[in-house]
Amino acid sequence: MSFSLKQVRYFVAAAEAGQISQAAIELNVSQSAVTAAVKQLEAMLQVSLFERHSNGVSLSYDGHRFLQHARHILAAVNEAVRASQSTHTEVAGRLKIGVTYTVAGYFLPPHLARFTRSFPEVQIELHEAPRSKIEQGLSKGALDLGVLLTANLRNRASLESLTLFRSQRRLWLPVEHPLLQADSLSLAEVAQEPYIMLTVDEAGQTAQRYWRKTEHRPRVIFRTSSVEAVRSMVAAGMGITVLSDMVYRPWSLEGQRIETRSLIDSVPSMDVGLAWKRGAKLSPAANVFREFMASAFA
Amino acid sequence: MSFSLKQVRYFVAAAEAGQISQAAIELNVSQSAVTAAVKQLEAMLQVSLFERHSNGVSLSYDGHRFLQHARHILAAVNEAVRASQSTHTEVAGRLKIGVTYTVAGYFLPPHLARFTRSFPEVQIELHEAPRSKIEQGLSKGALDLGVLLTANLRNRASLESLTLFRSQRRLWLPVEHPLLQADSLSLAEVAQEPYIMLTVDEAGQTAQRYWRKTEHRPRVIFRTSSVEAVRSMVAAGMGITVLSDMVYRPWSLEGQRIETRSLIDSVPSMDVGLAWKRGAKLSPAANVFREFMASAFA
DNA sequence: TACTGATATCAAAAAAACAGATACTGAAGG
DNA sequence: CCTTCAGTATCTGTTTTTTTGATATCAGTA
Repeated sequence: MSFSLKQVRYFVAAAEAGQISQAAIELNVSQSAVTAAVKQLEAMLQVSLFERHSNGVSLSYDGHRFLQHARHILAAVNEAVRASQSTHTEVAGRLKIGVTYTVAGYFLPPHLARFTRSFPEVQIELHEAPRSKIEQGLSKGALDLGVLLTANLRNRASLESLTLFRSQRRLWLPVEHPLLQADSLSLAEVAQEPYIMLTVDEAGQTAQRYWRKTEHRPRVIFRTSSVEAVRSMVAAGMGITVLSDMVYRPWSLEGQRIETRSLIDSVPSMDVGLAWKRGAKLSPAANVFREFMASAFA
Repeated sequence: MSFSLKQVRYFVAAAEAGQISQAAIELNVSQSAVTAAVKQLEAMLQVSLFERHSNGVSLSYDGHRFLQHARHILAAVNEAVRASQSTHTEVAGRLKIGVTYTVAGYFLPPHLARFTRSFPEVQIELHEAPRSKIEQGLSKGALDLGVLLTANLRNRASLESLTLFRSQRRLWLPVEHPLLQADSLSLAEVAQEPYIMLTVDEAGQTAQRYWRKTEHRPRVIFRTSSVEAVRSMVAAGMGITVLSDMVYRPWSLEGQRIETRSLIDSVPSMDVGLAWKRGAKLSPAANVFREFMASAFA
């Protein structure tokens, strides 16, 4: 027929632990149970989810793809349980939300879908716009809430914000890059290499900010507003970059792997969060959205 | 621990069949297996999902809410299987989609979330706008695709469209309404009753169109652009209305039930679908979105 | 009151999952 | 080349869960 939730849970645990035996310990079951569950999943999907090594397992390409879906399945289950427990006082109303490009593409849609499922009576209007426009909209009352990179907020005097989650910025490298051997990496070393600069959503300005704190400058060989382009170029070995985990995917479009490494310099994280007009009395719908998002990242 | 997929499947089947024994037949298992699964679910969620009658079961309020989540879980599972089977040639690019109000609120978000999960490299820009603006945007090339009510399309000369799904328009009534007793219902009878008219997204014009075909006119006592307002007023017994199943929810905000009945008159269905510029060469991203949506409604 | 068509319950049978022991594998080190 | 180590794979008996089929129960209805 199809797989079971247990198999999905075991698979996710194994993927996260990187070792079947370790996952089994965390799950309080025997190693053979986890092995069997993964094998059943693989048999049913007719793909191989892991590459087996002598010191553990690592996700295959198909495994990586399935992991995304697996997490989604478990999130849907959690949401179903949560919604059943809580005695919903239904909230209705219209909600105008401004989002920036990155947020709209890499962050919001799954949460939005869960939200509308939990609060079907809230009508959401989504507006994609640059940060500055969203700040304007919030100040003028044209928007109820903004979902954006809270670190970039300018008009803090008239806007309140709540950071939901921080996504580390890391170095992205192609496989076989010499820097992968290094024990620790700093911006000084990155500055030696050709650099791909992402420009969308003020990524460029943000990058400037942390490079300025050093005496180094990146050797930018290409500027693009496309995350996919960055990924492809890094994978192809044209250069390296520093971007947040949120937009990271381990494989380029061409199926080439991209590696990441943390930097020892203090590179700020990418902070995604909500913003609204300071002192404004939020509508019930806006409030419930804020709480919904906050609880998702508690 | 938590429930199993099997329990969810059995529950959904029972909810759809309206009878546990019928669901069991469709599932090729015994009736007691379905009964047991549902009971386990109820025990775990600590809510009662069905109201048991002598001639079957009907969803309770909690059951209705859980059904939404249950469908989502199963959709996530299907999507995971589908994605694992198909050898994804990854598609990237930017995709500008125009949506109308109703579509944005009641239709698109879950599909969008699934799509971005399957095609993480496609950057979607969502623009909510009235139908006319979307048609303009498509014609001018400012938008790649529109998701809207295809029956309302004006500029058919320069736009192509694909209807994804049709949602029946039915009569909405409060519980205990006298018309609920009738064997069959027609607009003639509806015309006798106070009528709540929804105006958003050209719902008003559409309604006019099918009323005009009769010699009757609705006795409109209230016009509103808010679906929730319609629902509350119908539930409260202020009037009745004719709206599509897509926006139907069996419970008003206050927890009062709303009933539906089909009409014998030929009331057109609400057709949700895609539109794009006639003859335009769609980008790979747009093509894949179109196929993704089409396959979801195959 | 008996009948019909549904759900609930129960015990036995079947199926599935599990633990624990063992075999296997590849990398590292002498 | 052999051994060790740290992991995964496989096998078997046991336990747990699920399913079945028979039966009890219940609510309408003639």
